[in-house]
Amino acid sequence: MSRPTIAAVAQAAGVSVASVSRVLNGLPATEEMTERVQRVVEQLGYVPDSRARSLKVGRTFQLTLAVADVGNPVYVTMMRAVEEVVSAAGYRLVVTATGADVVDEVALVRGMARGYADGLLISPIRVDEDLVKSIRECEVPVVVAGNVPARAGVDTVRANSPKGMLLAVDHLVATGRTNIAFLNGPADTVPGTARAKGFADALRKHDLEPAAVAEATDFTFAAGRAAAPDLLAAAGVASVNSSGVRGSASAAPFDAVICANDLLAVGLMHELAAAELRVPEDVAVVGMDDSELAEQSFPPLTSVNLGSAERGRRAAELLLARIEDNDRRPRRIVVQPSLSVRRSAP
Amino acid sequence: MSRPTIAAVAQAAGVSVASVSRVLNGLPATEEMTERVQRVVEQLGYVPDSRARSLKVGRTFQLTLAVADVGNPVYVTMMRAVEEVVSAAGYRLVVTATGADVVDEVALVRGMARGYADGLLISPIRVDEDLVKSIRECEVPVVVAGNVPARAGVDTVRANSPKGMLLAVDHLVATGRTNIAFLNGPADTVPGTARAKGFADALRKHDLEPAAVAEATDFTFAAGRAAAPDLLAAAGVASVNSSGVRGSASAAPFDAVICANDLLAVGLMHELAAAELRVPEDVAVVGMDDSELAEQSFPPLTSVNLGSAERGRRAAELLLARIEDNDRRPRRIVVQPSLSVRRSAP
DNA sequence: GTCGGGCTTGTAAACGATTACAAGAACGAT
DNA sequence: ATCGTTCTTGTAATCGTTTACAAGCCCGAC
Repeated sequence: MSRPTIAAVAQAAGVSVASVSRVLNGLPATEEMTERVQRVVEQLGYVPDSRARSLKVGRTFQLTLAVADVGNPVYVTMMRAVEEVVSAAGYRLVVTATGADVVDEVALVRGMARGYADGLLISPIRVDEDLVKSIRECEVPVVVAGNVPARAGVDTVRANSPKGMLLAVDHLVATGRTNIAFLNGPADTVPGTARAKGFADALRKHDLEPAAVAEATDFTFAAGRAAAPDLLAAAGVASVNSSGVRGSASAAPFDAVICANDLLAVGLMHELAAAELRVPEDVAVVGMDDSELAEQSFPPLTSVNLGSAERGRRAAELLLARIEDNDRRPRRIVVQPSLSVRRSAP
Repeated sequence: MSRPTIAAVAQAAGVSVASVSRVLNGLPATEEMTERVQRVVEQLGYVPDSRARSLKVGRTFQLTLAVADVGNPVYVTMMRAVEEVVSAAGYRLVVTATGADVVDEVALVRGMARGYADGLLISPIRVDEDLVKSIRECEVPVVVAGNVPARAGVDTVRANSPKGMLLAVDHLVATGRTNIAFLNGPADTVPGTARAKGFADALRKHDLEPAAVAEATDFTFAAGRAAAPDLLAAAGVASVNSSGVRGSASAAPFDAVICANDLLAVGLMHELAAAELRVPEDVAVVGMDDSELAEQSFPPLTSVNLGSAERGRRAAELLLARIEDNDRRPRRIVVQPSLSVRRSAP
């Protein structure tokens, strides 16, 4: 026997389907009607079909969260925050991994027109004209956690990574590190460019030259390890190119490294250890994102907290608000960073 | 203007809605019809509404994956594997965190009757009669990644953690460690009991006594740190209680620890470092799950690979198969473990 | 020429809910 | 007693698809 429908309940209770629906949705009904319907519902184990309900009311009560990589702990943090807000509002969360590829993202945004979700929260790491266009034209509300041009016409919640970068450099300089290297992720990504610029600006503010810059192929642990030799090589060149009077007692070609995210930082630390460089004695390491991994790594990683949890929370709130009222003009929220100092750069 | 419906397409193309539907679903149609419909579809940007489609065909093409904690890297591994299988089959994945609470799990399983997903893949860490009952009665196919009684009548894919435990103990003994402690997660969970028993059996097989056993309050990093003092204290007692002739040169109360998962192991290693115990020189540490964290931790963690990726993959395949044909009798698959040897226990 | 069979296409009935509208009941005011 | 108002309940339309069934057409075989 199949699941009972609302008609079955109505028949068993000797009332109309409309009455059953009303009782179930808490619309006014007499005491007796309510009681009667509820007994039958209980008895038959009736559960309304959300497919049918979706079709009629035009809402699925599902929201989609699209991130590049579910293995990146920063997205775990964000996902937790989003899930909390979203489920409190009675929505389910569909989590999708887009990979780093912008065409997948575009396909996803276009696909939202199918109506399986009431809104989309996306955190794109590469942005092109196609993506902006598809976001602007998307049938359902979209909120971007990240940086996207204003002409996309959507709510955005982004981090202030230049400011975060400055916090990191300030801290390193204040603790006597002036020979600072930078391990970036792919420079053709949105966070990659933002962080590169932030690093350059922050160093300029302190009248410093970069000790070395390298670019990992991805924002992952493996890419961080793989890029470490590049960084060391780049430093070799840089130290020759600049001045010869670096008086560091250690053999390290730089005394600090800032990494574009925590995974890269942890990957790099492994390679530093392999090269017999001690963290933080020889090289201080600073990550970005302040994810759970920063706390778990050894030594615990000093990391720039770019407010992922808050970004997730606020993005989710914006999305819910926009679903209620799509006529509000787009808001662009910037979340301020802070620095979590741990042992890798005390 | 709102989204075009199939009726709008039919009208614009001068054909019937049935024809449009047929073309879209690849049913036989003449060359001309196909071409004509597709042009109009293109032109109007028509996208079929999956809500309506779901209602009619009784499928949502969504699958739910329920895990206890999205922050646990073992679930990330599993999720990746599941996602791969599922999306290749044209399904979307809804990821839900149940927390460690069994009542949430029961509510989730019951809620599946609403029909927002075509199947459920659940990895419960606590199991009670209610959960078994709700699984057995669930309207949609369920596959359990983990251990659940056969009377639940569902496909299961589980790890062989006793065997895994034995691999760990064998390795430790083979490398000269005989004073082995065990850091478990909560003993009232399914993996907790299985691992406790596995540990006891494995030691018995080698005629060894446990050097210490402690139980963390949760399968998390923080709980691992918090439980470390208990473990050290327990070892103190244990070493007095057994024999005084342990000839270890180090001050460590045990020369190896097996942890019920990687997060606990990493948490413990932090505390061991704080207690000035070196890993692996003074204490070898073995984790379980062989998640990404094992590779990322420092020193890299020797870990029992319980086949999370394979479990995820096979569970997803079983679920898809059962959706196609719900009359197959339940299968119970056991995935065999292996040991990934890294520096924490070389 | 007619008939039957195979294709293609259209009409209309589902799917299972919500909800606009109408009808009936109850009740107080005149 | 009658009328109007308010409240409750039922009937039926609707959401946007898919699909069973029927009808129309073309073509070859008798």
